[in-house]
Amino acid sequence: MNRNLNNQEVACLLQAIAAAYEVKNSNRFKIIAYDRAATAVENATSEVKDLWDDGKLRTLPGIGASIAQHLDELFRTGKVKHFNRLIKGLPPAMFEFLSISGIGAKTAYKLCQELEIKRAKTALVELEKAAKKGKIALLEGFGEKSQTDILEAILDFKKGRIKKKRMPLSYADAVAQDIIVYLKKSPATLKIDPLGSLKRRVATVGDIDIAVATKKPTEVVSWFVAYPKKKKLIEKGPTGASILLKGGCQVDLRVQKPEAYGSMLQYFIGSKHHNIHLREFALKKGLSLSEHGIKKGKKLKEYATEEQFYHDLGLPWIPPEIREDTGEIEVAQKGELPNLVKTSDIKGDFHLHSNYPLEPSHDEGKNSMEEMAMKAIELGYEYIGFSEHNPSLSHHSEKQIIDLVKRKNGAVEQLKSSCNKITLLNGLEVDIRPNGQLAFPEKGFDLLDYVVASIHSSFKMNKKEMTRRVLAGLEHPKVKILGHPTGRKLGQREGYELNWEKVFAFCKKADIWLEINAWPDRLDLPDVLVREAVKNGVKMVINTDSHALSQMGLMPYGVSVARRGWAEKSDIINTLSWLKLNARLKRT
DNA sequence: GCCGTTTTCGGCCCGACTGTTTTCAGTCG
Repeated sequence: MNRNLNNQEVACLLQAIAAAYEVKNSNRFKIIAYDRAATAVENATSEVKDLWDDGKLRTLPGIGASIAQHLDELFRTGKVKHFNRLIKGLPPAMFEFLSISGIGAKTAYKLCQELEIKRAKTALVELEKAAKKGKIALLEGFGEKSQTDILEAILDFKKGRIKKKRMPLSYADAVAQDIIVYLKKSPATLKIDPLGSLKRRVATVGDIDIAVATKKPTEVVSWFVAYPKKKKLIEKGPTGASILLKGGCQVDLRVQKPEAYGSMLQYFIGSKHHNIHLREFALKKGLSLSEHGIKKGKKLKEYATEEQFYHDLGLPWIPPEIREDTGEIEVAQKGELPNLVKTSDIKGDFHLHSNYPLEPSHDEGKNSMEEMAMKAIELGYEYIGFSEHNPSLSHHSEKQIIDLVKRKNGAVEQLKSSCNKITLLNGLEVDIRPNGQLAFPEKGFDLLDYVVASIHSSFKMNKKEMTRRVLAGLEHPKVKILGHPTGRKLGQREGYELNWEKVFAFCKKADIWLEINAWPDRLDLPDVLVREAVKNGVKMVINTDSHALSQMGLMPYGVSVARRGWAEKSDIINTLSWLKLNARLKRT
């Protein structure tokens, strides 16, 4: 076994152990414990192997003394004797079946035994064959229906292997918005809200869930399933319906009477872990929670609003963005919830690409500086900075580069004289080259108000090298912002790894701001690192990285990332007025 | 096996759905 297991692999192993215990009818809480440990690992914000390196395994909630010891053995020796003993005698094929929707540990084991399927490698093929031959329906406890269900689930799984993508939040927003507008046209619709990860503003969304409050549920459901962009009806019932859209994404609708709308919102906004924790919390007060409301004994109380629901648990309303069970319930209990930053707090944007011809090696913007300045005024900003990519090094001499920037400066000055409603800054987005040098001549820096330093090449360096490269780039006193700090592109690439402890320490000391890039494919810094930055007292700046006017309106996506990272107004530099910000722009 | 501002022992989230059942076990979100 490989000792350098990633989180997904460790989670998978723990899941298998849970399944093994389940088949052996062990203490059910032990099964739950392994199951929870698996989820904890899967959702961990750092690699578990790294945590082990630092002796911090136990900091993951759900990993206790026993499992930590097993994982220690795993990372040291590549195997866990106790696990091996446990799995010995169980057919390897059963663990393959666990990936099939509708098959749990018990069913997986039974299928292996009855159908004599043992080898993991051919397990799914054999199961599919058995189903097609009608062998499953003959087994005790199975029937025709479960046989076709299994067959369908196998086909789904095979499809899912090729394509099971979550969509970017911005795409989900657009789809949801269209449906919301449509649903509002029904006179039976009283209230309407997005649910799930869409409402919590997670960077990517699986299915789109929407709630409607109504006194005429069947009317709303019928209206919904007649949505013109529907491709296929998946299911329809008295409490909701699911449809598949032509674009391929699934939309679930849930309807509820207005009196119980609040508890339903709370339940379906999630997250699952937030809700589980909240139910445990309630249980200690003798209350039982569900999507229907709060039960005390046998008496159920319904809730029209989420605020009332949380209030009756003795908690303030918790913003959906932080309902991830990462301490929000404890903090809410103490009355110390953060006052999260809002889009209306934002007073400027430091990362804009105009079409000024700086002859860069990366892409230019589509609109003029003037157009962008007008748009910024419309957005109510006090200041913006133009930060086009640096002129390409390979195609220009040092003098040519400086001349280009001087000319742009002139253009900015001219614009300033005709536009006094907003402060205009002369920035530049400069590549940090693989050796850590900035891709801009030293003599040119005096011409700039600030630099956004970013990585745009050689993404594959290891953590140590990349950290050295980034820190070297940040050394320069003109650098104020580290642009899209992890380099991730959602659904395309993971981004590089950095030693964040070092980066945070450096940024804090030098008052360098980490960018939260609002571009929907980036959303970089990611929310979990925003949280770390906040804890470390590192300031951030939310920028749109706009290459066109319309993109300047994407700021809310950056703000939601900041909110998911528990950032308050004071953590975000571009909430400052120009007066206060001006003083901080100069490095000391 | 995990965990603790009512607990280091004694608890451990809730309800719906489904299929194959005569009262429920397994799975899911």
